[in-house]
Amino acid sequence: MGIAERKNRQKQALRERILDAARRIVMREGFAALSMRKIADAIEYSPATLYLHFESRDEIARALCMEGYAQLLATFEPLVAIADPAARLRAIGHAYVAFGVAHPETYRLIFMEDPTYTDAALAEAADSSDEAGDASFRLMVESIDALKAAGRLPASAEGAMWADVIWATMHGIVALNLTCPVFPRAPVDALVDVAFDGWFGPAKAAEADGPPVKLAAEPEANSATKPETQPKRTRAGRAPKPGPKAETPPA
Amino acid sequence: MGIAERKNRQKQALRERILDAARRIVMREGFAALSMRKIADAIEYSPATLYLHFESRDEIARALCMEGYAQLLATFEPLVAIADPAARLRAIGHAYVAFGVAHPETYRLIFMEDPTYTDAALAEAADSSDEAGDASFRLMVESIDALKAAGRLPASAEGAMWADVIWATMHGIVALNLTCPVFPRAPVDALVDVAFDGWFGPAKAAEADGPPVKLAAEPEANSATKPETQPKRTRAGRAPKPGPKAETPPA
DNA sequence: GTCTATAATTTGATAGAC
DNA sequence: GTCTATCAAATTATAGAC
Repeated sequence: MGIAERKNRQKQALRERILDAARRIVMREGFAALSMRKIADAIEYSPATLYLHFESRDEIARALCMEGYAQLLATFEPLVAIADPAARLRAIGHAYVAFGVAHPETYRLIFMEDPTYTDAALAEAADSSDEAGDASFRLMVESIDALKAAGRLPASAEGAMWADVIWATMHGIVALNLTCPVFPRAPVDALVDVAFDGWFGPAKAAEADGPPVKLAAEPEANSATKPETQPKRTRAGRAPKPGPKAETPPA
Repeated sequence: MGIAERKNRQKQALRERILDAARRIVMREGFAALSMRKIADAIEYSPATLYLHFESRDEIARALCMEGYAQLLATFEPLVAIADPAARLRAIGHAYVAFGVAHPETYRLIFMEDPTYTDAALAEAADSSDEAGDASFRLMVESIDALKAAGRLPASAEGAMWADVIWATMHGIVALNLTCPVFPRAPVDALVDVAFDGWFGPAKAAEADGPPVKLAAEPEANSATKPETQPKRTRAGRAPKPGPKAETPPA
């Protein structure tokens, strides 16, 4: 059955090329500028061919969301090694915000565009591996429970509620960074630290879990700068020309 | 000059009708569904007439943003009466989230759609009155400074940074509520309280400013329910029919 | 599998008659 | 001031030839 397999590989390969092209368009011009024609042009196929691999533009968008979300989760993976739960949570927060700032249009597509897209991204993570997706949420809740056990967080609220609050805060920092020109007045990383400092004290050792651990400065995430100018969001009809670049090349 | 004035009034009146119709469309079908034709149909004028009052669809959108933002700020006004700064801040947070949950599409238009829209909304507030807009931000910063003076908030961070963090958290709660199907796992008001409890202790009296003051339960904001189904966001071409209603009628 | 051609819409905005 | 008529795109998606 070598022939069938080769055909399958080729089909997969084209699928990847389609997604690659789509990803590039979204990153450079924003999701609103993503059209089947543009993708087709980019990969030098006819628009009709795309429909052999994807049912619709929406399905392509959902695939991009799943990819992007997986990429975000991958960012958290090294952070499980951080022993102190407070430092771990803080590092997750920094990584989350760094991702959003580094990939504004991708982030927007996943979390700010359409509920069904967000759903698709989250569902994939919960489905496929049981590991990546759920594990990262569990990582948060476990960190939170550890903090409560250590008396560094009020035990009154559920762990899941704390997870939601922390998520909302990180999302708010990223989202306002993307849509509000006057935000933030300070580097985003500083805001993250203010939030966490307020919740469970300034970054320093825990005293319940083990020996004091210095807060690991987040690995690669030091993007304190605002993203490049963002593409103007448009609809149909008389459309302005594609905006300037944004978002660093594929990771 | 009575005639000129009457004409002016008529012109203003039509302008208002246009905005009213636009607002209703946005609330019911989302901003993506707002088109000049639909507005024209709704007020029973021709599309061309709209351009006598507004330069473009964008200008209408910006006008809606300014209106909506003013409405949001108006929500804060009664809260200046709350003496305890912690309770005041908390009430502002609840009011903000309540507004976002009650007017999802309006909120989305102002804060989640296009940076230039957000800009327009914020600029209006800063321009026109020097009171409404800036005052509400000052109200936050002053509350924060009072808290720091009372030792209930770490003095390490700038007041403006705290304002940004609180804003981001409230925005994150509203925004995730609009885009993430699995959020929140608890009522939004509970999340707001968890955040504030974590920052400056559970809702109760302050001990530096004056006699103990009970936290005033937020006035009208008890909207813990999720907004109605949201309209599917679309573009041009083969469009699905308008979605179900959302957002309660004009306030 | 792939392409050509095109259907079926929808859009924002304007010219020019009245 | 207002309308009719229309321009000039741009879209998703499909039918059918090859």
